Amino acid sequence: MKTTRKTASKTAILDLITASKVALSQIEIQNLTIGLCDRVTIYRVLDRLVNEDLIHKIATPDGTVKYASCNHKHQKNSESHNHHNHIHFNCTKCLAVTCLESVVPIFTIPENYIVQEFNFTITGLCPNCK
Amino acid sequence: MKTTRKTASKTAILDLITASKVALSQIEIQNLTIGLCDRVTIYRVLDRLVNEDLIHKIATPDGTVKYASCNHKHQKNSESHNHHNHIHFNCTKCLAVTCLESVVPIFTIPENYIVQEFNFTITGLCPNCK
DNA sequence: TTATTAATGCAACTTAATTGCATTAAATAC
DNA sequence: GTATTTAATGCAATTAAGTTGCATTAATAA
Repeated sequence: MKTTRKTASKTAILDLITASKVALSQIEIQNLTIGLCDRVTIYRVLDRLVNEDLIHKIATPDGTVKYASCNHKHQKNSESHNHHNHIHFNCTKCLAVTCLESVVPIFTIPENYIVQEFNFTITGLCPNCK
Repeated sequence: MKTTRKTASKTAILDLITASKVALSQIEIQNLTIGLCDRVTIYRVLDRLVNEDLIHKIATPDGTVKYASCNHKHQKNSESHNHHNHIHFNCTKCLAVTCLESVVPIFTIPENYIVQEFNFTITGLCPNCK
């Protein structure tokens, strides 16, 4: 099993995503970390962070890929976890993607399907832009 | 106001998407319509079909863009409409994206947001692949 | 049947993401 | 602290996805 190492790029990118209130794309991260590392490294660090479940990947309805931390406390244990099953809001004006943490959608799917995770994105205008 | 014309490419692509049980990507459509028209025309026809609300665009969680018909009858009027507000299922094995027409998610969002549409994708294993 | 202009084909271009490989530097063992 | 292992990086090149400009074609209305 491959081990994973703590590097300057990884730490900086994770910190950036964690601190951000909105989901960030690779290019946005690149522009916010000029001089830190190569373009390709950002892609690779993002892949690693997703694999380690420290961040997650969100695709907006137009196909743009963004990354967010979405760190919520679970009820059962106090451990901070990254869980994917909540709604994201995609503002059509400012293009920001944010988590709607408190919104829990209710739905039932046919029993012959196996759910691994879900990705719900609502498109519209955020409070700042409406 | 621009008028829209009925062309061979448009008809064939719409028919293909309508007949398909799964959502199709541009490249899949290209491979299914060899000799029909140019690569670029497919992009342009898809844009037009989306604008005319005859098909809609779905982004899978990994950022792949697909197109589907999802034609359901509305209760109020018998007119066949393309409505976007239902759940899609994305199988991680066969990669097929299908509509879960009967599943209507229930959720409430904070009132200071304006909802334009939503895009819900559930990832997992479809009945064929589980 | 002609006139208008939407739609197309083709080439070129932009943008996003991936791959190979030599080099660098974390983590571990000594 | 030093040596060893190999994950991580930088750089160049490549692949893939989507867009744009423009001349030509053909769908629609006059």
